[in-house]
Amino acid sequence: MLREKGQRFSKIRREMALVVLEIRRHFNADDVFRELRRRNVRGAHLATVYRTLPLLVQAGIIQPALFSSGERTFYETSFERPHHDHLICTGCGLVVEFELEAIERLQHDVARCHGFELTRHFHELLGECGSCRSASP
Amino acid sequence: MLREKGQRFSKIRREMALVVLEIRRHFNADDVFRELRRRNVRGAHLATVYRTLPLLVQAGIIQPALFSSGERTFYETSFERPHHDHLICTGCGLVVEFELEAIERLQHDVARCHGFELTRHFHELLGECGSCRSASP
DNA sequence: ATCGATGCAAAGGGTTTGCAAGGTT
DNA sequence: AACCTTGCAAACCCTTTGCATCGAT
Repeated sequence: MLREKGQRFSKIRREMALVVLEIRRHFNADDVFRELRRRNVRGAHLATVYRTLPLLVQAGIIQPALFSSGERTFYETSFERPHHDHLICTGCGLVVEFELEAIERLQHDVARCHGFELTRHFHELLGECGSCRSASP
Repeated sequence: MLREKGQRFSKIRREMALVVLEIRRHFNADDVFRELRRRNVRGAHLATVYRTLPLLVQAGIIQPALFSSGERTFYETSFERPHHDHLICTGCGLVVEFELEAIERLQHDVARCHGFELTRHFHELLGECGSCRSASP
């Protein structure tokens, strides 16, 4: 695999990379840990998962996500995926990804306005999805 | 004070409300706790602060903020303040508040597009401010 | 007098760390 | 062989909770 950003390449890291690349949803450390066990990666340890996740971020394979969802640190795959933000249903937890060029442009405008050079942004819209709205008046 | 949303009104709560209304910056539970001690509010306890913060949110006096900043739960005063989002310098931690009607409108458009009814949003722009940029090439 | 709020201490849960043992280069 | 990773367990930190007491209505 393509992840020599200065780190060594162990079996566990390989397995973790495979796992996160295959996960479609957003995940946290424990999700990865449980998936590793399910695959019988012998003795994969939760501490190792915690130690490796930041490396995968650095390598550009995953990125943090879903900040508004409270405590847990969530990630999503970033490798070969276009940029997007999230629309989250507060009723059922449904996550929809969206991307709007116009918003991106305005964000840069705002930053420039204040003398900032924009590097990242977190943008999450919370609301109620159609199904939840029709379910509860 | 104007905070009878169904809760009782104790001395500690009164003091806490005063503190958070006077704080200008973003703050966490411990900031409030230390400020209470500084003011010699006798024996104000950290557990009480943790218990009271959600009540102040419910009462519309404060609101959670700065989600991308990692672990700690931060708040800011919301009482009689217009809506705004944050532009944060990753170099020095400077926080600038901004508000752009156009972005707000686009957010609602996006939500509606996907059948969502928008209730809240988190929008944080991260970058480097002017001083930090000139300090480090 | 009743019911909720507080102090205290202890538990809780996710995350991090020190160290010895095992892998990678 | 040198150095990095891992497993393990213990430490950490912020936050929450149980319980007896104190305070508000």
